[in-house]
Amino acid sequence: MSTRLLIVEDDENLRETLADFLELEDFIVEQAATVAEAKPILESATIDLAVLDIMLPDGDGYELSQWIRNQSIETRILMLTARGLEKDVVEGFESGADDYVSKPYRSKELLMRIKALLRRPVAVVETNTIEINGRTVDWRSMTAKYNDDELHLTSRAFSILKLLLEHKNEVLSREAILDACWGKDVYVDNRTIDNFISNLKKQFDLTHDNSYYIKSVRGVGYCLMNERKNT
Amino acid sequence: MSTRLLIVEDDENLRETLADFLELEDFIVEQAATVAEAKPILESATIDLAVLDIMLPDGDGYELSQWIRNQSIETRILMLTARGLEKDVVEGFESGADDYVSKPYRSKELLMRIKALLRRPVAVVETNTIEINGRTVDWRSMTAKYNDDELHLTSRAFSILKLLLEHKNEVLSREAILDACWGKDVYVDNRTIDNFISNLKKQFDLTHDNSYYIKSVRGVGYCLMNERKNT
DNA sequence: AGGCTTATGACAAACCCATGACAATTCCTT
DNA sequence: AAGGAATTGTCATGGGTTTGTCATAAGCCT
Repeated sequence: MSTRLLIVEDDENLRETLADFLELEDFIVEQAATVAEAKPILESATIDLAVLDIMLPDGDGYELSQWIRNQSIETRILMLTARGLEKDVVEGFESGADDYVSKPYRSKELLMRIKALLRRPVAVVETNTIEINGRTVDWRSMTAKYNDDELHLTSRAFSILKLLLEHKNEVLSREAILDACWGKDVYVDNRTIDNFISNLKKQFDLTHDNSYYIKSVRGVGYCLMNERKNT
Repeated sequence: MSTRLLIVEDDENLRETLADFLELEDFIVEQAATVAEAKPILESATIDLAVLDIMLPDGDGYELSQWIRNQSIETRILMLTARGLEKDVVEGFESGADDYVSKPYRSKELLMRIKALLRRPVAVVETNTIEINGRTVDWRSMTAKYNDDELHLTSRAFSILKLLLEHKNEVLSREAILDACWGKDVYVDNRTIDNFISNLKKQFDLTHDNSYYIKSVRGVGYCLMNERKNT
């Protein structure tokens, strides 16, 4: 797993020195001297971290940083610049930078800052939890909680609950539930489902005066209702 | 959504000043003057970012930072300290910090750095050692200790423990565990896994009344549970 | 061979969950 | 509107499956 860095800096001497140093640390280093050169490299979406100088021949680092964020390009941004006044630093962060280092930089410190940024995920973590009548359901760990006490749900109960949620506000016949949660060629009494539904109702309080509730449709099956409330 | 910060700093004057400043920015600010005071607050797992001083009456910020990472407490760490030599900065990052600011700090810059850290998800740090229910596991040396006596763990036990940790709070089927720890084309009885799990449970006391515990999911597999906050 | 790791078998314990029973509800017929 | 039939809610239970754990055999590396 190789990590790709991009250095945007117009002073060739400085850029090469830094690139050499970082390559020794096993990074793959791309280089750009201008904003125009940098953009296509960033658009290739393979850069894990970009080191930006402020003053560039055809623009400045703040604009480039903002451009990166506006494009939703997923990369970390470290500003490396001679301007160390507080207002410069603040402007750097405001343009979307993750870190700001003033020149002359101390190479070991810069390396540590780069590594610290790379430790942090770029993407936002997706949530695997859903809330039903105040209970929190976590599909990954197959747990459900109501104010810190765990509800007891078996894997079959989970699969039924999931099916109902995937088809909320839609009536599901007992046959459909059986097919989906037990399998097509399994021979089980329909009444078994009623027990699971009863259990779910009890644990999640799926009664009519809650925002989620289960409606039973006589002769057909069940329907998980979710009325959205007026806000 | 309120963001909670923790300031660990023994100089009361400085701490209060910083706290007031950050409260004006709508953060909820907790305070601690010592390592001993800080730990229980961090363990409550509600701190989004901790500002650590280095010199504390009963320890130092580096140790506290390492402790946070070893405990797998999910928080960002910003070191704020009078020691600005490069080796101090490097040591700060090596102990797991996400940012390092030297005193005297510039308040607007500090604020921007705090916000920059909060913009991103919490860092994933691979530490050499991790703590599970009071046992210390060292991945490099493949050893585990409980108050100075070594636990006996075989390499296969280690690989299963590691897999469970990498997927904590996620149910792993026996097949998935086999594929990951034995290999795709190895045919081993599923019950073998149960024995290793049983052994791990015994050695690490992975019972339900501990912060780490193994949940068995009937018909599916196992899940290493570890309390975490909902985001 | 010998020590250590790992796989398997065996047995008890725990746990689902499918089913039946009965009460409660709904629907339909009259 | 009332009675009856069908359907659903829910509890209790037994059987069968799955899991916890110990004991033992099979590999495996020196």
